[in-house]
Amino acid sequence: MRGMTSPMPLEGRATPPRLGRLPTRLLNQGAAIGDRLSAERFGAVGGHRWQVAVLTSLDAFGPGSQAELSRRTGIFRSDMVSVLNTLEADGYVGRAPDPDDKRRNVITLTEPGRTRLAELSRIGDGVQEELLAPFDEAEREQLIDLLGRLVQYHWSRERPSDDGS
Amino acid sequence: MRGMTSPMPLEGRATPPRLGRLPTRLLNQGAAIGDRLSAERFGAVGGHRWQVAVLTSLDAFGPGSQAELSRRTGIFRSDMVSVLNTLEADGYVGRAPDPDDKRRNVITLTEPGRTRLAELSRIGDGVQEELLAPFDEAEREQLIDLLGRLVQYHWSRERPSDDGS
DNA sequence: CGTATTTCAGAGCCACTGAAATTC
DNA sequence: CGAATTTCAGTGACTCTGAAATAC
Repeated sequence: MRGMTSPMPLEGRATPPRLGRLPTRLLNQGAAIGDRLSAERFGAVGGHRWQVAVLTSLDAFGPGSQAELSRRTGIFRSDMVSVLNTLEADGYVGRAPDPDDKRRNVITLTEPGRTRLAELSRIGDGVQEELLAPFDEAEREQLIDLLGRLVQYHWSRERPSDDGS
Repeated sequence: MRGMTSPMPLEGRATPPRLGRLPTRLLNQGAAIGDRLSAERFGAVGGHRWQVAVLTSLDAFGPGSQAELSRRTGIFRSDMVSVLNTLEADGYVGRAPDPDDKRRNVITLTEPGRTRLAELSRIGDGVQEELLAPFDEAEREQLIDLLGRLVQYHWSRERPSDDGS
């Protein structure tokens, strides 16, 4: 129920990046562009980019507790709750107490969820295509590789355990 | 007076990026890492990363109106106000009504401001060094180039005028 | 006991909107 | 008149904290 905004017209896009070569700025600006694209495209079908991550994870790795889904997708445990609230309300996931560990919920992908995943995946691909439109295939992989390594590196320094099993 | 937070320890860094290969996610995660680093390092001397952009712009391109500084740095016009409030209160910039156009303020770099710029620049370099630590020189340039082109491309599509003079 | 899970309420930052007052 | 500048108040997204309730 959160994070599904409407188109969001741009008003005063600011800098002709003469000075904007600082990576931190570029990262923020790039993230904002991706956020805007995702919000528009996913919002158009009442979805959200986080839902793709959750559904994809369920599809790829099978059912899991909410904490495990958090670990798999990078969505914060607290935020996962509301993502799952929406997905459950729409019937895209099942959410049942784990009989083996009553602290947990077991989240499962439903059949409608599988269909929804296909739809959202398509949209996700479109977003990626739009976002990376200025790049050729090699450059896309380069960017993803560099960003992945950046995140990886800093995460492993902060929490020297979860280093991408 | 805004945006100077304290260290900000990380708590539950989430995903071992098995699934986190989506560029929008990576962009957000990378931005968050940069934001955290900047806040820590600049905050330690009571500064903010936006101040470097403004002071650098003044140093490189000379005095300008607030709107022009916005265009040069990419900081939003509304946000520029509070950045300049702080810089002016600390004596790092001058802010006087433009005699030639009474709508404008002319922002100038003061001598203390020049000294401050040197200090903040050093810190900015350190942040960049920490952020890009996992990369060699070629990769750093690659990442900055790719991000720059990404931003450039999308901005020019939204506002087909300000294309980085 | 300490640790893990689910959940909520909320903070902080960033990018951005909308509008008022002023001047061109 | 329309357009630009400064300013403020506020929105929404994202990441993340803190703590309570529960169960291991």
